[in-house]
Amino acid sequence: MSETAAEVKPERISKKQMKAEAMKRRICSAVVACLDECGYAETSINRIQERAGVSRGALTHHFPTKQALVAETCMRMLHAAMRPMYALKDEGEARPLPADELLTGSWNNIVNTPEGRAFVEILVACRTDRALYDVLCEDLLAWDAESAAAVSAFYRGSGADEDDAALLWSMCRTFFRGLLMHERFVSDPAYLGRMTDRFAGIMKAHLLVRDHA
Amino acid sequence: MSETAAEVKPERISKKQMKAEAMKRRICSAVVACLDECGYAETSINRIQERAGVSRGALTHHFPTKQALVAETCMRMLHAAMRPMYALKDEGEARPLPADELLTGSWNNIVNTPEGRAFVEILVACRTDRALYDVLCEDLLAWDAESAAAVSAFYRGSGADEDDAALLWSMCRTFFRGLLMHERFVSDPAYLGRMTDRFAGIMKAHLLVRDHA
DNA sequence: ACCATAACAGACCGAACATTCTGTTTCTAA
DNA sequence: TTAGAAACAGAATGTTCGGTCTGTTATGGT
Repeated sequence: MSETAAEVKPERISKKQMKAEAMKRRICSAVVACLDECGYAETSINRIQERAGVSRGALTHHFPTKQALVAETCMRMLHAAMRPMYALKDEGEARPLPADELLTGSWNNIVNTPEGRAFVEILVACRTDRALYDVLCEDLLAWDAESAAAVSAFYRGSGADEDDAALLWSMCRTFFRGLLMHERFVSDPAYLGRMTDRFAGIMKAHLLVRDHA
Repeated sequence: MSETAAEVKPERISKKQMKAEAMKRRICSAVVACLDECGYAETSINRIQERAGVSRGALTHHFPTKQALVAETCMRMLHAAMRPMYALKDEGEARPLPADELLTGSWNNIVNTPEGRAFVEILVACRTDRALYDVLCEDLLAWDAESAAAVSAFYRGSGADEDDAALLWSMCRTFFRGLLMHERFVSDPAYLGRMTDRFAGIMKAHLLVRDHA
């Protein structure tokens, strides 16, 4: 009886939980900043602790290992990145953007951000860190599928396959990830804009807004 | 007089230089393998030394710092990756491949290889390692320009700009780099092939073989 | 009011890190 | 033939790493 009552009550957010959540957010923000600015190799626990301005005890209390810390940071980023899609879905029958606008918007507001760059650092680390990969793989695949489904709901591909839109969308995100690591090696910063514009222009002809008959 | 004579003589490859070069190649090969299999963060000098089967003294003698080791490894990879282009140029009037074949070939034979993956690890590290970036930036930009020029000689872009082919080629390599870090997160390995084929098919319509009138 | 526990603080630890160093062997130019 | 330098070999060094451990404070159920 008391159990079910406790489960039903949603206002059960104690001051303890608030503080813990605030601390976790603070730490994960520092992880994102460190990954973005220092890269995965130089993102040590000491650096994170210094950046977040918290004690070692606080860090290890909430995240027993470095891997758990990176994993939770990644999950929070994924969740934050999905929020615009949920909002889009909830808005109901708002007509989707043309693909080129979708792409330039994604690049500017999601990928080419501290979170986007931190996410790429984690992805690259996953390639060779089996343990981190095992922790994140399932959720990353689910996130991928969710993202693909959201796009498929509003767009269709120019190809024959039913899931061509999902394939094209996956290609777009792949391109953007590659673009992040190219960023430092363009002589002119405007060149990045030329690449995104050219890419978006090409993709516009293949990723088409679905007619809602 | 003796100086100029020494410069002219090309057969001046002493046994010492041979051994040194062999040792350097051996070490750099181990670096490539470590970067590919363990990632930049886990590529320590100890691991390289163990992998190459050489002593610590040999390593530090030829490469005083880790940075010098990674930099030289990178330069050797760049040089090796350019060799097919030189060969292409030397072959004279052989007609170039259609763009889609060029792309799938590049992916299978250059990018999706241990060297290609190691190169991406270095690129990602350069994003946040200023010292490594400073060492490699100039050569990487030159390599980029050389690569673009080689493609521009045989292909033209569908866009208005004169250097559209170079832009498209840069986009292709960007896509492939992004694809490398996506590799582990596709449920079906054949999906990677679908992505490269779809991408090559789209790009074929924009990266056109130049008519040699 | 009280005490079990979560939330924090910071010292501590062995391992691994990159680098420096002192020797020993091998080659080569004079 | 022989100094001298290059090519190794491997021990030593001080730092930083991730993780553990022992305390102290704040919170909340009873």
